[in-house]
Amino acid sequence: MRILLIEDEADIADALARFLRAQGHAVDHAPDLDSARAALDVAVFDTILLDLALPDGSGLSLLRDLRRGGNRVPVIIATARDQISERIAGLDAGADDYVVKPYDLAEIEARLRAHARRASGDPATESHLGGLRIDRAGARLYRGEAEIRLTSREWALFDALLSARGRVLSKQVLEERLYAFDDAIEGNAVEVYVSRLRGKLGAEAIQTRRGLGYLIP
Amino acid sequence: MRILLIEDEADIADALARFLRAQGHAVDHAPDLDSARAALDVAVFDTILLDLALPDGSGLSLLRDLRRGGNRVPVIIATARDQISERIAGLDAGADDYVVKPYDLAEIEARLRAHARRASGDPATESHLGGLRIDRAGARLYRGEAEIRLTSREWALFDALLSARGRVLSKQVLEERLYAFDDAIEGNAVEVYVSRLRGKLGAEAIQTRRGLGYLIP
DNA sequence: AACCGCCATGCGCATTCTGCTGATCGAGGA
DNA sequence: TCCTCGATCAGCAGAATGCGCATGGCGGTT
Repeated sequence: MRILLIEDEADIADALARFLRAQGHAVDHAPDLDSARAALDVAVFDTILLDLALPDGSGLSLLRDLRRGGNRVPVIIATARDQISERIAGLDAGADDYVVKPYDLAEIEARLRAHARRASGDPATESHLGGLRIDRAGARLYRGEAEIRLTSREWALFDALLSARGRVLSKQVLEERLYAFDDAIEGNAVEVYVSRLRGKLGAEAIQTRRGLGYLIP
Repeated sequence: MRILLIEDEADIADALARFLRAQGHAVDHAPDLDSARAALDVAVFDTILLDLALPDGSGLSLLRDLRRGGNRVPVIIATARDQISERIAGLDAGADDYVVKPYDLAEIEARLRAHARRASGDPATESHLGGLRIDRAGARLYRGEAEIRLTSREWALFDALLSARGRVLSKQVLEERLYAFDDAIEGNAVEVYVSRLRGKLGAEAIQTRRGLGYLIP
């Protein structure tokens, strides 16, 4: 997943970004509203993690602008434990969920997955693909009883393709999904991971559309 | 994408239209409200670029009319850098986004992309053509249950014709659309691909206008 | 009616390009 | 330290493309 993390405190942002990247997500970090808007202009995110107290204003205004513009990306706001009124205002403004600070990393991860799943229109925790059983919430994958282990990049790619199941995703889109701005990528990384995934899942799991992209049928 | 550009200053409109066409979009230009309404009556656009200061009134009234009529096409308004109040009025009237003049071409392209992608995240992206079902976002095409596979050139041609549906595109325009400037092309490549497409889609899918070009009716 | 230009379509071939995969190297975590 | 993962390269195979050539149809013009 590609995540926009809007959080002004550098220490917290760093820790959170590192954690999320370790889970295989692509994280862009914006320390204030301005850079957040800039990032939103040029890229599409799967989820936004929004701290409300920012140096140049409240994250609420950003959220309202997003929703007014018809943007339905899942937004999770972060509030202090005692700011119940802010929390309600956030939900009113169109947030999907909230977490209380200090962040509980595992909780954030769980909520991210839940929202991504909802956004992709697949409420079920388990789905199937050929002989595979997919537990997207738990990020696990089985063939029969045996678990197939994916590395985080492999999972990220698989997840991206799954959330657009039946549609062709171009290499460029996949790249943008897997990598944030800063860690620019070159070469045929996507191809390589497709190849590795096929090695683990079976060649038929991912189809190639020459010149167009890849899809999971 | 098919874009309606509403802008009265001829120089600016020309430059913008040229730029957008070079990006592979179909651009219709309207210099005033009257012709804009006329264009909107006869065609469906994917995006509208709207300058607010027009000779025969403010673009805001057009925008309001559109929204009142239930039209949800993405509208990007252009405002001068200091007209913050206008900007807000525009967003209130139902605009999706704004850009400040003078235009920054790269920024416009980025916003167009963002809106296009957002729209393509919408599952209701299917359209129909005769007995064909077209998933433009997913780059797939069906006749009934069976998928019709197009190669990337075929798809590019089809997509170009679709985005100007109902209008005739000359061979030259199509050539420019299919091929980057660098690899100039000669011969009857467009004719050949039209022929191949007809083979896959059915002969009636693409009409010939002798001496003028092709269109999808 | 005859002509001429434009277009359609088929076949075949050479070339280009895309995608696949095994291998290697370095970095960072366990 | 060792080991896993990620990034990148290079070579190969096969698909897609471009294009020549040829035939035949259609339309408008003279």
